[in-house]
Amino acid sequence: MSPHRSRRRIPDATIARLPVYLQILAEQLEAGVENMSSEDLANLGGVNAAKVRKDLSYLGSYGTRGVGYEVEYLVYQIRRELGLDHDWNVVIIGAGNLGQALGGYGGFSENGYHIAGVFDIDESKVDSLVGGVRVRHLDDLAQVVAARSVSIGVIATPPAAAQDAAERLVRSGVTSILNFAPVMLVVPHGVTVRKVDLAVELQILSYHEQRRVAAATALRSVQGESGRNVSA
Amino acid sequence: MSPHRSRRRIPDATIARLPVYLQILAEQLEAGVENMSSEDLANLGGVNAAKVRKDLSYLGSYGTRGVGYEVEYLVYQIRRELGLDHDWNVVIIGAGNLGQALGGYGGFSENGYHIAGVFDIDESKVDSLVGGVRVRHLDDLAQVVAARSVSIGVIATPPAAAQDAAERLVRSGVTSILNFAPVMLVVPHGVTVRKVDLAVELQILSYHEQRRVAAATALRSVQGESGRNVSA
DNA sequence: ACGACTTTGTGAACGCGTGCACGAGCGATC
DNA sequence: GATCGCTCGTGCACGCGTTCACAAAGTCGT
Repeated sequence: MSPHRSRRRIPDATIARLPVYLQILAEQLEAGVENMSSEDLANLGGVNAAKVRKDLSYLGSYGTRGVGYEVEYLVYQIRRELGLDHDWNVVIIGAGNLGQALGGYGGFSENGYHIAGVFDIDESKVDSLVGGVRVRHLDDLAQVVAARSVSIGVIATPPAAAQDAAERLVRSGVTSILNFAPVMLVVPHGVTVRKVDLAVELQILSYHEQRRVAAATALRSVQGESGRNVSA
Repeated sequence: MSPHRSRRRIPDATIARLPVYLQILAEQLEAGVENMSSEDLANLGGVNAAKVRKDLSYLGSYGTRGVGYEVEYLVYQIRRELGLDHDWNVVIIGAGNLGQALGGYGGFSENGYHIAGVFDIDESKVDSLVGGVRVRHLDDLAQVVAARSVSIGVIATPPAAAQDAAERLVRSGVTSILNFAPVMLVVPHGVTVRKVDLAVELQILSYHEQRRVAAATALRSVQGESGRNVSA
């Protein structure tokens, strides 16, 4: 049997942190650091050391007690677990502002992601260049996905077009979607969707901001009220 | 006392869902829908109906039993809770690919967010136009933040410049930061940071993708192994 | 070779968020 | 105005993830 393949189911929360660890480890490796303890990693990653150890333990016992983790080997293991030991072809749907920014984003290829195509339904955008890639018509999607075995699609369309884009991706055989449009996509079981919504992020921030203001005015106002507990 | 101000501490998970509900409710309001049940909202939002009710109950009892929630009133309440009852000025640091896309992003102003300035440290980018806003030098940041009482900053710089950008924002008085750079920002207590990392999202997707492939090959291979439970 | 020190890996307790189940309340209907 | 049906609000149990605490296991110095 293969020596170490998904020994247990790794929690989603851990999966979400592995890329962060990887980023830090790769940086340190570049800087010539050979070993790191879980506490070093925790400090740089802004998390608890025990959490780091537990997270890494899901990959297997790759640390050395009394020493820490060998940076290079750990980088290798995390990359393997995340599927970064080979390249991925990615298609981008939507050649608007965001699509163009994504196309021109350099750090894309850094981890082995290649832009296999940028697509738009707007004829006027077809054939224009985005990040060195010629924009193709959305109708060509299936062909490109099949030809270059694309498995990840990025939706950077206006909200109204997102569901259609998702359906085209799924029909073409794409099983992982990164959705930047502020809509809930409906996809068949077995397709993974992650949503990144700028509006949501801003609104979460302004909630906290508004809360700070409210707390400040509460303090400034008459102190007649009973002691409300204002957490920092 | 003020009738309904932060009755309890609202869980972060709930806060993260409120913008989604708001989005859906605003859409339905536009479409002329006057009342919605928690189940309607749950279906459109892709969540559990009980969760919707519990989330909304943190805002107060704004539903009517037997009927549901009045869309317009609920929109008003959520917007108030999220601090969207007044406008927010936002600064963007970094006029590269992403900064430009954000500057040109229309849906920004939709919820009352105004771009008070785009800043860059690169002289060659200063004075260029991004989304109708003239790019200013980063040294002018403090002045703009003070003059227009900016409280939210967006970091769209290269990783190496992000920490410096954060420190300048904090020194200028900004207390909420949306960070697109793939680095952990170190900020003083009391400053809220949210990180959006494209690389992390892609890696989470490729993890699941890789897992699917592994499961498929496992099935295809010799069945000598004991029945491993492959969750769909 | 041995003891002191360091750091991992993990069992166990805790806390938070999710989902169920049901009582409470409101509108509609007769 | 009483009954019926629908939907909210919420107490409660469950499960997942975080954190603590500690034994196991390795290194380093003498």
